[in-house]
Amino acid sequence: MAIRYALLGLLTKGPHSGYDLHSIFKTQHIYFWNSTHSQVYQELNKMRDEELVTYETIVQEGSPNKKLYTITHKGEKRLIEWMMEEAIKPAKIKDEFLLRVSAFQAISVEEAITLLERILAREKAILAGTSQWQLEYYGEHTHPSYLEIGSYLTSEFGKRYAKMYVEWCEWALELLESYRV
Amino acid sequence: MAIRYALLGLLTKGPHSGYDLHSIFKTQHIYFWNSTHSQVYQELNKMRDEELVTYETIVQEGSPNKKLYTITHKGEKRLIEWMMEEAIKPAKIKDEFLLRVSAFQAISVEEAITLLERILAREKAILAGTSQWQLEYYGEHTHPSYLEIGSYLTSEFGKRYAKMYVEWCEWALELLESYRV
DNA sequence: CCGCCCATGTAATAAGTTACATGATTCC
DNA sequence: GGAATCATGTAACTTATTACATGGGCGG
Repeated sequence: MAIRYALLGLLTKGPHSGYDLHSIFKTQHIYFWNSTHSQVYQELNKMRDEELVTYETIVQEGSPNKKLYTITHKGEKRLIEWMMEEAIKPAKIKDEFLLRVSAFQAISVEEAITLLERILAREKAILAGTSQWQLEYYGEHTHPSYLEIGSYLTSEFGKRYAKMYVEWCEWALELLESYRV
Repeated sequence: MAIRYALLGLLTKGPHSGYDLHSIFKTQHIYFWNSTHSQVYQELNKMRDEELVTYETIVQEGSPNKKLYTITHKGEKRLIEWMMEEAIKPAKIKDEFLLRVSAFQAISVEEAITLLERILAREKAILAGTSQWQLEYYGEHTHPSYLEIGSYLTSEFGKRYAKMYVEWCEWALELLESYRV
């Protein structure tokens, strides 16, 4: 039920197609939500039925026609109601890698180190990508317009998350080394 | 399909009941997975059918009887196979609060600050809880036995995650203050 | 006496993923 | 010629959540 608020939130910044919206989840400058294209298209159709969004078909040459979705007044009202709700559910995280880490006692130190090194490389790449993206998008601006405040705050969160992950990996590798032989 | 590996991982540290296993998810010294009791009980039954776990009924007085589950050789083999798989899926995070943050442009600065302050308080409490738990559980030990390595590494991750969250909240509040008036 | 902890389960519903389906364009 | 991008959708399936169900013990 919350996927719709993710979509409505993105639509407050302007009209987007389903493809655009899914791309935002996929290309990850979003660290706090994820989805698949099929879910996005289905939710958009439901929201159109409930009049939370409207769309306009854009005829394109060279690429397929697309539907540009716009949030309605009703949709905006619904979003804000949800944002102001008392209860905020705790984050749900499913991190397969940390799940493997939590069972490291079942494998050898050497195997554990190999796994950690793989993830360290991955997280370093993610950190570099996010920092690069933030720089390109906001430049030296450390004070974006209020319209951008949401994505600015969360992109900084993403950067900090990636940095924390890298530092934790390095710390964990050092600790694991001490169990070797 | 991954919930089973979470359970198998926990069972490598010794026998547990379904209730125990769910409590570990619920009382949060786990920052990388979550589940509900109904899913835990159902998955344990499935794994018993596939002979990945066995159980023994413990008759108790004063409290209801319980089933103590133990991982089988087959279960351990299956877990290790999974741990060593090449592909590691990226983490899936669903954080309702960050979702609200990402739509801050739809509400006023004052309302945004109120929301952030609420979360800052919550995250501070979580950080305090985790640090306290880690201290009680591991004491001054910064080098636990290899059997504990999995939960030690991930509890440290949890602490760092909570710390990062608190620091980000404080940074975000400061930035938001500058948009006031 | 009310609510929480212990302890386990099933049924119904919702949410999310993967596979199936199509098709032009562009880059290597 | 093959893969990736743009663009949308449906069908089948798996996973996850919520509600329903039971019941004794214990503390305030």
